[in-house]
Amino acid sequence: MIHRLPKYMRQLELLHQNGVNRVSSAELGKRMGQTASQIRQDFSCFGEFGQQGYGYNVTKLRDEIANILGMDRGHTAILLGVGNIGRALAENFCFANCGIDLKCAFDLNPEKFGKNINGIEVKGQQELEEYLARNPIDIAVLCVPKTAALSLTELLIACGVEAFWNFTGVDIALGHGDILVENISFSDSLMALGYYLKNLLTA
Amino acid sequence: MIHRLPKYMRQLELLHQNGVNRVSSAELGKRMGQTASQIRQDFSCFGEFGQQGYGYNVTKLRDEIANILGMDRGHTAILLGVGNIGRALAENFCFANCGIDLKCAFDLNPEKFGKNINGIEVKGQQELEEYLARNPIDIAVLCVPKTAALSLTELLIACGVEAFWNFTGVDIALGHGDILVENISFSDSLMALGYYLKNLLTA
DNA sequence: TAGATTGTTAATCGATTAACAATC
DNA sequence: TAGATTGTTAATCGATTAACAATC
Repeated sequence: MIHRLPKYMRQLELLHQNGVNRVSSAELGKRMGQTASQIRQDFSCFGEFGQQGYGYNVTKLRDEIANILGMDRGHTAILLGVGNIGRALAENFCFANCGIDLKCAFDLNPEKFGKNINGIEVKGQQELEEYLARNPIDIAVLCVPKTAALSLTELLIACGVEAFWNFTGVDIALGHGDILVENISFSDSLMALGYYLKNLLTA
Repeated sequence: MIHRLPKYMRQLELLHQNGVNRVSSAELGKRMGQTASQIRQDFSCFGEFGQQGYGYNVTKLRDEIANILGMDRGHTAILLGVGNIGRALAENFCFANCGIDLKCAFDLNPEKFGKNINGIEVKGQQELEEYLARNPIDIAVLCVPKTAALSLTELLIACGVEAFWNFTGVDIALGHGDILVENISFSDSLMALGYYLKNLLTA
């Protein structure tokens, strides 16, 4: 269910930008392709944000969800591995929009040390432990090659990192019951699309 | 459930590389953090791939799953939008490993026309309709800005594209009931991690 | 044959949907 | 007040897990 919260956020922000002040669960459901029931059920897990006969105030609801998502917490992150995808994230992705403060990046390649990507400094990986000892970090963004994924994860756990945004395609959560992991696996997603093409359209 | 199939593939490939020939649902479940029951249930949807008292032959099962995922179909794809993420995909991501044949890319910026990224030619977007009329394409990889997402999707649908690998963060599926969409939304995923940090660790 | 392990049926669990009293 | 719409309880649906006969 949690994965629907960001979608609600996005839709509410859109409504707000279009000058809409209030929305009912029925309207929101229609826009998002869900039942009104599910929307009310989802929100009621966290509180009573609506009003009978009126619906929900768009900005109020958006702010409540932002709060639920911890966007005001100032969670901090570091980026591990400034390869193609790591660089694309640092250059292009707005961590601040998700309420995350990306502090710096680490890489093994000395040619990249000291470089500045969109305001993010690239440090040498040998500085990692010392850095984490001084600067507590909430989230590690893993963009290293598969071969480095597991050992780096263990090092980061040992340094106190508890949450991982994992682009490596390796199942780092296994055997580490107490960490939080969100996986972005391009190949899993694309393979699923291949499945749909073969099995849903030929039907 | 379909989203577990690529993970099975990956795990079986790993076992194969380690020289393992057979695996039971219990072993596989232990490795992947699932019940043996679920694994047997999943596979039995598609056929009888195991043998009582023995388990599953690793390579046979892997090949069966590859087949289910349509990896031998030679599905074709084009990439729309050669910005940061589009370039990272073209340069770095192995479409062939997912059984997808990436044919070429399209962009609006004339400076990019004719460029070759990892063997992928960048064409001008004005050539898109003509290209699709001559070359039927299964999958559109959408890496364009949010503002272009919806209109481009409609153009592509009109040109006969039925499957979308969607990196835009826009819900393109709404109102187009008959297309297949796999979304990769960085911000949705990162926001979910923010939620976990706030709500699961403080508990 | 005895042991192991499947495929499948039945039981359980959780998530979605429907219904409706409460109330703005 | 009448109409609209919430929050919540109950019903339904689907997915996961447990159990076990079949059989390699």
